[in-house]
Amino acid sequence: MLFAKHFLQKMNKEFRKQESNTRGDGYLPGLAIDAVIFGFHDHQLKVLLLAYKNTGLYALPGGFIHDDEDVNQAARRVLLDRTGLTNIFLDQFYVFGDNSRYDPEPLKAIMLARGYEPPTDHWLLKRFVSVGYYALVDFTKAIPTPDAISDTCDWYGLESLPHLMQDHRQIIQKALETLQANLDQKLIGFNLLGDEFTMGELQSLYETVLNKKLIRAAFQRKILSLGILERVAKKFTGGAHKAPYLYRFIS
Amino acid sequence: MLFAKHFLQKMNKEFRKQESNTRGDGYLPGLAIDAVIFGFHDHQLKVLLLAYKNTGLYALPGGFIHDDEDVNQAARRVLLDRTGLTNIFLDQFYVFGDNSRYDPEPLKAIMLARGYEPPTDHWLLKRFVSVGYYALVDFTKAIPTPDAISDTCDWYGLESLPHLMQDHRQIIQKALETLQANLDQKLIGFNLLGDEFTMGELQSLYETVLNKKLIRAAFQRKILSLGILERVAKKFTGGAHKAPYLYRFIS
DNA sequence: ACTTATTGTATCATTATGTTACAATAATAA
DNA sequence: TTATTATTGTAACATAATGATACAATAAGT
Repeated sequence: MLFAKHFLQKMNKEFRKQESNTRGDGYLPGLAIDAVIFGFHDHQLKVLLLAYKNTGLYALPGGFIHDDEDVNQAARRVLLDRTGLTNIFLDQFYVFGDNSRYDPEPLKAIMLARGYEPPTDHWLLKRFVSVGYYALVDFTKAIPTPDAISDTCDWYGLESLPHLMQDHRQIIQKALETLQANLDQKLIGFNLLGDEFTMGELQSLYETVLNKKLIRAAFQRKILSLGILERVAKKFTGGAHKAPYLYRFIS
Repeated sequence: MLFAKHFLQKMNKEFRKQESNTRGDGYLPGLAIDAVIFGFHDHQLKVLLLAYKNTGLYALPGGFIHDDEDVNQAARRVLLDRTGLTNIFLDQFYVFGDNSRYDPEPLKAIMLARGYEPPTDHWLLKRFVSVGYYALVDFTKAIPTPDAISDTCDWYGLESLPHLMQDHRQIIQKALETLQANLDQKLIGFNLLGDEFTMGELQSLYETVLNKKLIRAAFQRKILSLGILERVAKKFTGGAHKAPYLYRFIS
């Protein structure tokens, strides 16, 4: 609890720095990061969203890049700050750089709501190009943590997203398409599950991501033939049926 | 000829604008585009490279983004300026944003060689993040055209690249990996050929890109089964053998 | 007219995937 | 204790995709 308080104070301080520093010294100008952080729970794909204070706006976790920081590293920092996780699958998927995205109003509203009146040439009100990242995390391990300017940080099912700021809904859509395209080739699905899982859970994950039914026998045969799973033990679920095996992803 | 001269003067004017405008007004700060433009000729994959004046440096075609321009549109502009082509396959593949890329020396050398001594805080000497694009063009239709600060613009085989500026070789490598990964799924290979081509040419292209031999009968059967090719006419090549059919890509 | 190299396609072999079936079994109910 | 139930793991067969081989067709050179 004390830790959390310290953390929030630190976060708040970070934004105050960005806010009062009207020229944006110490940050790469005009470049931001947006992270689509996927989790899997209750047979649903979820994404982590922030609710911004006093504005009724929802947004993807994001941030800016320190002027001596790798862009990829900045994305890892955002991921760590919002979930507490490191060593997570994280990859770029698209740069959102249309001029039509430019809209200073949301951030202006947020700053005004904080009691700060920014000059019109404030760096945060200029045009930003955003690098989109997607991350796959273990839903049970992530600790959703709001940033300085948001009230809440929580999971939302892809089917029931709230109204999102700017083009964040399209960003999520494009991230989902990337995930679907890469699921088979790169074998990244396991990042959405815990260390141990049943074949049924894995199939449910695949069906959810790809949004289509898969044939149980063929799925199991295919996955096992890849030689990337290790059978661990039986799982006694409490269901009125044979207990499934637990598997672990190897190599 | 007159047209080419006009064009070069216009190009030169553009760079003079970027050079003398030490704050970079009118451009997005710290963001650039690098384009890996692939062509296919003589059973080889080639990329378009610029040789920079007086420096012995070779580099990928690139450019900056006007402050009211879409990033993707800026990439199309670069592609048009270097090849004269529009309506070309062009896609983002990666953002190169490591801090270790930062090296103002090459551009400084270029400006000095032009007889211009930039101030140390000149915008072109600051850190840049680069959005990588790859394009697939018809080798015979492209007209390689140098920009204001380069002597030549020419095709170089992937196996015999000259010494490249900064991390441009890694950028080409990553572009090639993206092309290989997308060749089958997105059916983009046809963009590297002319309007009409033989099955042998198409197979040679696939073998070159994927860097492996393919089985002729299986390749032909597979490609034809996709229903994306239309048989046009016979091609009388002058070879001492049966004349192959010409195909055209449809839909 | 004969030779040569290449093309288009047929045929069979092998591998991968779709489909059905069934024994094994953990929890529940009788 | 024993039957019931739902689910799992895998075998078995059917169908589809791909690999491998063969061969007739044929432009152009000899």
